Amino acid sequence: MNAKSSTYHHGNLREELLKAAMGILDESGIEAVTIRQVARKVGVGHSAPANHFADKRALLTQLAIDTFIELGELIKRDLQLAPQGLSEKVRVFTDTLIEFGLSQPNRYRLLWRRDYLDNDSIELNGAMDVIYDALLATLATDKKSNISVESKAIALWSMLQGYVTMRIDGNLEPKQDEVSGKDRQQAIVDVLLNGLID
Amino acid sequence: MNAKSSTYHHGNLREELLKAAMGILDESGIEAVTIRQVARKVGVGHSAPANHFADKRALLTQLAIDTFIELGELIKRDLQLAPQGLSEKVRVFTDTLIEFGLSQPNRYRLLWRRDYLDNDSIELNGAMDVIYDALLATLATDKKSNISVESKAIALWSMLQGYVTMRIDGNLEPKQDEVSGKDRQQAIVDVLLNGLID
DNA sequence: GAATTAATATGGACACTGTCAATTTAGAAT
DNA sequence: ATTCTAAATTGACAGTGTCCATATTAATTC
Repeated sequence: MNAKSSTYHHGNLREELLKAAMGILDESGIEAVTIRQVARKVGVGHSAPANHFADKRALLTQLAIDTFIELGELIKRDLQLAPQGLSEKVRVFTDTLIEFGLSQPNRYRLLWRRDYLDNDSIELNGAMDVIYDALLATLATDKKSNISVESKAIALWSMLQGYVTMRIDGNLEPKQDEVSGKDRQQAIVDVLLNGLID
Repeated sequence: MNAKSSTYHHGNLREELLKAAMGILDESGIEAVTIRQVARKVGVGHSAPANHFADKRALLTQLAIDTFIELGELIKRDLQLAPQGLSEKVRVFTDTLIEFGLSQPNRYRLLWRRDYLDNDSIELNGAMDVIYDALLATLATDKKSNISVESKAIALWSMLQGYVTMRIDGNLEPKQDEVSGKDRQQAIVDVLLNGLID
C-alpha cells in the first residue's frame, strides 16, 4: 500500500524486462540473454516473465521490433535532411545504416537472427518494411530503367547487410580504399553506383 | 577381435562424429547439432566426443572448414571452365556460390555463424581465403582502376553474402526482375556490373 | 463494502544442454 | 608379461526454457 513495498505485483514488469534484456543484449550479446538472467536482473522470480512473454522468442522479437523502429526513425529523419540528388540520398541511407550497425552491433545482429525471432510477426515485418520501403521510395526517382527498382533495392540492401555483418564480425578491417583513399564503405557504394567494370 | 564386436574402441570415431553432425546439420539446422545428439546417433557415450573435439565449437569449426573446402573446390572448378570475359567469370562465381547456398542452406549458414565457430582457426580462415582469393584474382583482370580490386571484391562478396542469407531465410522471394524478366540474382549482378544509376 | 474473479508472481520440477571428473577398457610399447 | 597411454564409460554439476500448482494482489461484480 505504501509507495515502497508493493513488491508482489510489479506493475510495470513488461517494460522493465525489455529494458533489462536490451541491456544484457548490448553488453554481452544475444547468447547472454536468457529468461532467467533477465528475471534476475529485474529482481523477480524466474517464471515471472512468462506472464508477459509467451516464450523467449516473443521477448527477443519485441526487442527486434523496437530496434527496427528506432533504426527506421533514424533513416527517415536523415533522408529528409539529405540533399536532393539520388546518389546523395543513397549515401545517406547507407551511412545511417552502417553507422547504426557499427555502434550497436548486438542490436543490429539481432535484426537478422531469424532463428531467434518470430518470423511471422506482423509487427516485426511491418517495422522492417518501413525501412525497405524508404529505400524503394528513394530509388524510385531513378531514371535508369533497364533494371527494376526492386532489383536495385535488393542489390543495395544485400550489399549493406553483408558489409555491416562482416564489419561487425571482424571479418573486414575498416581500411580505406587502396586507390581512391576513400572510406571503404564509400568505395563499395561507388562500385554499386558506377558499376564494377567499364 | 572379430569384425563386428570391437565396440569399445571405435577406431574411426572422429570421422563418424563429423558425418553424423553434418547429417543433423543438414536435416535440422545448427540448433539441433548437440554433442549428445551426435553421440547418440553414432551410438556412443555422451562424453566420447570429448576425446576428439575439445568442445562443441571445435566440432562445428571442423564442419565449417570442410564446407568451405567443398565450396572452394566447386568455385575453382567452375571458374576454370568459365569463358574468359570478366563479367562471365563474375557470373560463374556468383552462380556457383548462390546455387550452393540455396541447395545446402544449413551448411552455408554455418559458414557465417562466427558465434559458433573458432574465428582464430588458421584452417578456417585459410579455407575461406581460398574462395576470397579466387574472387580477387578474377577481379584483378579488370581495367577500371579508379577503385581498388579490394573494394570491388568486398562489394560483390558483401552483396552475395547478404543476398543468399536473405534468400535462405525466406526474406526474399525468388521472383524475376520486374523489368528485364531476368532472374533476380542475375539482375542484381547486373546492377553491380553496370552501376545503379546513369 | 464484501465476495468473486482475473491477473500476476512464486518456487519446484522436468528434460535437456556442455563440460568435467573418476573409472574402465583395450591396444601399443617396452 | 608388464606398463603405459589413448579412448571409451558413467555420473555429476550448473545452467537453460518451460510447465505446474500455489500464493498474492488488483479489478470487477454483486
